[in-house]
Amino acid sequence: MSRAASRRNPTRIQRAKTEAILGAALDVFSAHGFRGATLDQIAEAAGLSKPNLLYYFASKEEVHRALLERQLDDWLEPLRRIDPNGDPETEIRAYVRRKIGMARDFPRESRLFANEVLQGAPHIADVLAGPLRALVDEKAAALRAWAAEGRIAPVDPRHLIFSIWAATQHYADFDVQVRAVLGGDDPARFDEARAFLEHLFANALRP
Amino acid sequence: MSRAASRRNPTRIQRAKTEAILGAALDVFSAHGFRGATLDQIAEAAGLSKPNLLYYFASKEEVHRALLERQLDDWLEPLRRIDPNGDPETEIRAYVRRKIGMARDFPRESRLFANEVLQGAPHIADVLAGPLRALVDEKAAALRAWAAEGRIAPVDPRHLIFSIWAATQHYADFDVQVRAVLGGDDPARFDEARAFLEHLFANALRP
DNA sequence: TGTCTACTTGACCAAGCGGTCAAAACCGGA
DNA sequence: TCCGGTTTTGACCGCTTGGTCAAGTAGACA
Repeated sequence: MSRAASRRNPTRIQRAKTEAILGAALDVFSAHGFRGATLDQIAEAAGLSKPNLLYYFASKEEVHRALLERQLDDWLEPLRRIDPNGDPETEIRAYVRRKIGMARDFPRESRLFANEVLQGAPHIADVLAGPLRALVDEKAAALRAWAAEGRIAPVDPRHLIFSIWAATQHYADFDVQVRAVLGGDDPARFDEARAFLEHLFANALRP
Repeated sequence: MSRAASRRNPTRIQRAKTEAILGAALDVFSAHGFRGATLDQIAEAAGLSKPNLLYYFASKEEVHRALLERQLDDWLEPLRRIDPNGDPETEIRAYVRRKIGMARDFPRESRLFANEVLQGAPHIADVLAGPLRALVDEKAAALRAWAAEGRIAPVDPRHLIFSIWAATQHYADFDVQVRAVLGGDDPARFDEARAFLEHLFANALRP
């Protein structure tokens, strides 16, 4: 068996190397997109040679696929944590906080998915139409129930979710633009954004 | 003079060809990003040969630059049209409508800029820090004046503008995801989005 | 009609790219 | 110490890509 990645019991070396590769790949893919990234860049960032990288992953696509797969669950976790039994305003404020926190702490992950979706999501189309859609539908039902009980304003819950995604991820995906407009890169922008967005969504949703 | 693009009085042919090239470039660059686009794709879409394309534009970068430049004014027009002397809620609702309309009618332009900014805005960094920032500052001052007069809630106007950008452009830039989640591509999604976003921003800003 | 210029093209080039391969180096266990 | 498998690498390949160039074709205008 020559292809390390397909082993059942990876050795310590294999785990360390694949980890290094995926870490480097996150850097490179998020910064340049799939097409713009090169195996040489990833290999160098990971501290090994290109053939060596290809010993662990069969192809560039394979690295990309593995990376997206590994990040997906973490990426959707904030939405998953919305509690249908919680207080609507508290839950939505907390969701906004979690998302703006991810934009601050995991901008590379955000840009990785932004690049992928912008290019038409060629590698995760099935995820969008499957698990993602199911999760959104589930949470949308909860929001609709809140609306039916008169606990939030009667808005389209799916567009509400889109807005929260868009407004929060904006601070990661379009960071250069945000910094250019604000002038400088004072990290306080994330707190300002959090305050504004909490206000925006809480106020708009009060019944 | 061999380089057509640098002529002062472009002939009919020159105008038609450069127009065709920029139109094709908008298609290709918006779909694949700068790095992902190829001159052959653009040339074929424009209906001419690659060397012929390079007769009109000196390089791939030059095509991209000209394209961005030509689109920039139109792209910022909706923001420019916010009237400091108008009624706050009316103005903001109208701005949201204009922006969601652009996402519906000019998704390629939106994705062109999204790609550029996502890659770190290497070709328009000066525009962001210059004209864009100036325009935002100008409109932010108007919004701040409204807030001082108690006509809208006292929010950070720049983050308000970011939110409107993000929430509206989302429907162009992440269209695949939106369609996957909503299921199908019913154009009614733009009307739903417009209704939701008008509600969102109008309600949140009422003093 | 001829002539000058604008336009167009096929053939070509060098660099960069993803990927292959055979051989070498490494390493744990007997 | 030798042995078998794992890991690493330099050299290489074929393809794509941005860009060049010399030679040709087509228009404008006298």
